Amino acid sequence: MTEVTPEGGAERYDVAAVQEKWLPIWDELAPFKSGQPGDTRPKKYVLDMFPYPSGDLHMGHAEAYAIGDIPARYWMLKGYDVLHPIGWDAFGLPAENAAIKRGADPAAWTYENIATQKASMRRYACSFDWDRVLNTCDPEYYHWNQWIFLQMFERGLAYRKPSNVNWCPNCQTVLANEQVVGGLCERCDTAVTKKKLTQWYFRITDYADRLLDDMEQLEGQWPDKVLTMQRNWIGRSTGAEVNFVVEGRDEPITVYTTRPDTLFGATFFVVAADSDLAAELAADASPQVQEAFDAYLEEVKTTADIDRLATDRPKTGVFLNRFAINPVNDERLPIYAAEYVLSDYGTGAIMAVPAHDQRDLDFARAFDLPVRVVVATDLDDPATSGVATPGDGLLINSGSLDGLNKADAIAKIIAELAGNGRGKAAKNYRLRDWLISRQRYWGTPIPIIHCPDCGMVPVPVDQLPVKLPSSQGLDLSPKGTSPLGGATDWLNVSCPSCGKDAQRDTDTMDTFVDSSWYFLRFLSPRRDDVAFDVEQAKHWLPVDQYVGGVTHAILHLLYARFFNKVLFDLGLVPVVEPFARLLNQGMVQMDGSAMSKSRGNLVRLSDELEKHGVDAIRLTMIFAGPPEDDVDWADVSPSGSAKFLARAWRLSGEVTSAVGVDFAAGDLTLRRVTHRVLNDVDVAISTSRFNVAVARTMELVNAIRKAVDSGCGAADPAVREAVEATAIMLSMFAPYTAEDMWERLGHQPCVALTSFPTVDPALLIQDSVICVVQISGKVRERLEVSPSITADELKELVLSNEAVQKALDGAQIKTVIVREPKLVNIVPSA
RNA sequence: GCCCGAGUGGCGGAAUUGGCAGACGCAGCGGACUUAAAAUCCGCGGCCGAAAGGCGUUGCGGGUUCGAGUCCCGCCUCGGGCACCA
Repeated sequence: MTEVTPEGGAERYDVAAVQEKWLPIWDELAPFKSGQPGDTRPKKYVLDMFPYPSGDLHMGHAEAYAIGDIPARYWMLKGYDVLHPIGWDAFGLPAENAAIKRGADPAAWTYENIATQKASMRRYACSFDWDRVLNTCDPEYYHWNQWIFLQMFERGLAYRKPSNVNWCPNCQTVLANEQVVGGLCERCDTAVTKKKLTQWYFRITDYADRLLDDMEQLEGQWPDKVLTMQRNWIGRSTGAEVNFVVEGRDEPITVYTTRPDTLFGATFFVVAADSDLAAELAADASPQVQEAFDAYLEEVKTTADIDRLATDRPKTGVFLNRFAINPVNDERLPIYAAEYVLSDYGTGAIMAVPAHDQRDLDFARAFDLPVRVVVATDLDDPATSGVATPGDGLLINSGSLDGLNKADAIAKIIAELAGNGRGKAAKNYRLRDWLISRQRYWGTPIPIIHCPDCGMVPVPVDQLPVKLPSSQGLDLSPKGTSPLGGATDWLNVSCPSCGKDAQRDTDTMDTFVDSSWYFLRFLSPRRDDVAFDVEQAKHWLPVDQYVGGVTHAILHLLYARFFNKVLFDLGLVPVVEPFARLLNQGMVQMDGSAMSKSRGNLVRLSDELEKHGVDAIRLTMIFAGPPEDDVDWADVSPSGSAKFLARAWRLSGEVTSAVGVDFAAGDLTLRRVTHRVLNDVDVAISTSRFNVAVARTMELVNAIRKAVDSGCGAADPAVREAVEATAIMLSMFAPYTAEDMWERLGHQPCVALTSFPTVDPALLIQDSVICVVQISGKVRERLEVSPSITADELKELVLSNEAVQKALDGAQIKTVIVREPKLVNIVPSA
């Protein structure tokens, strides 16, 4: 594997041979088993977001897993028992689509891809504990999806309701709010429409406050961006609910408002056009109103969501010829139905205050409704300017509120409304309950049986898992109802409660259910009696470092946090937040844009690995920049990485001192570099500045080359110390090279199981430092001084320096700033 | 429209609390070795200058400071998130 050139020059580093050599040895040694009995080391749990088996691994995987491997290997070197698992997020539409397109069995297609990815993943040499692998499409896994579902069902956290849901006409299935991106289906970019359907939901809104408030714990540990996105998504607002009596209706209508202080400024009332309330109000009015309303509703319904997104859309609506009574002044407010009020936010009805809300003002101007200012500002009158004044000011035209500012008025009016039973303080959320049922085949069956007599009956837990029927003979093509409905033998069962003929629920769960708790299953993946071992959870949680793409900033991370809280309430997990630290790696691009076949800028990972080797690709990904930044493959140099690795590797063959030689006797200059680099790498890794860690390691390699060629020589113990340190540090980025170096240095495998060398603080202290002398902030001179020099000594030394005197040119000195030992700034008087 | 984040050489990027801007690498240029090339090793790399030396410089304009890539104010550009949420 090592060849010596004919002239006896530099050895050639045979990348392919080194990879082929170590792979079977590592398989044999299985160095990364975690949680072995009797292991007393402290724990760390490093988690990479698991892949979806869509084909072979791609460049994005290469970056993500190279990054995730660093903290795992770092903590191993630092003496921790590290849990670093991997598995496959294996349910989902692509398997089904492949089945429809090519007639493949979704299960066979999925397991084939998993086998391919698994083989690639092994070659990629991440420090995974291969004993813990799981696939979410295994019945042994989704069994526990069903179990958790039933726990939630029992507690009212899983429920079915009819609602206007997001519908993707292409995927022919419903979508959660989180899966609609800008009015388009997250998966296929088809414009999403609405459909009235009865669907399964998880009551995530029950946890809205905790999901929001517990983020305080994550401050500084998660990217701010992700925290902000989650906060916006939950969208908590505070205000009041106010009851309006409606003429000709027994029950008052409640509205939600964040501005109860502007109640005296309400001049009309609006209900969501697509709400039941609007339909009822129209029906109880005249036939003419009913007709106008029906026509309007039809128009609204045919407008796709994507068109409703335009903010400058003109306001439309229809007058219902009904009136609501303002509880604070008994004024009659005309009621309109309009699409700009949403049926699923608040109560689907609003009081309209056109002077202080732009949307209400736009509507008032379109329908020629009065505008009454109740908050005095120094801005133009909204009635004439067309610009609402939403800001603070003193209340006017508002009875008992006159003269108060916004905050005081809100407090006072809420107290008054609460006193006479006409309203109360209230909170509202943008977050909606999580729609989890899907009308597709390749997912977890919902463990519910529908009985004509007993209604919804949970499948008894001892009969779990409800296994998916074979896809053989099923029509998997999207048709708006679940393919499982066609599996007659599977579908028809007897009711667990009364024994009569009944049918299974035919929907399957959103695959985000699978990934919401996989980090728990990794703790005891082979247990067949529980979802996960509670004692193991106590030991391993929380996840110390979670690594994954920012694409999951809302969806997966919100859902997983929700699941964790539910399981916390069940007493099964010990922590409120599952992921203590989060790192979002960037994406891999080519020529400034995301790689894709259609763009023709796809770089195949397998080609790159073939050309440059695993280590060079990993190193390139890491060295390209900070882990959270995107990597443009056009800007980086895998061959440069390969060159560096070969340079480091060659050094391991040049060391002539023996294993165990006393480093203390080594060359001081090189030893100082070694220890400074070890120290810097340590700090850089623990602050996730992996690219800097690589740069420092390169500096060490350069220093060793110099020491061997023109310094202390290859036999000096300091050279062995430095090359060993290089191998150990490289094991985090380039495991094959590091392992081979380690062996050439005379050690047994595995370098990953050694420990990070201890930094000698004495070697971090220089025996002289360069002091910069500035005059008015400009560098004029550099002096070599002792690091322990005092301020007075330094000042005197500098001022008596000939070059400094010359530069000063006799100028009067105003002040001298001394920052010993590195800087002196002389300020001459002007 | 609202809310974040970022602008540093030809390129990717580095720079504790404000203290030598450009670490490390890529591409480029020059040299050594070689019959030659590859590989390897060494050096250069903002501008003027042969050199000594001088000048300039972190998107733009101001400010604070002995001193600003870093802090404050106002712009410009790019990227991301949200988008009728009452």
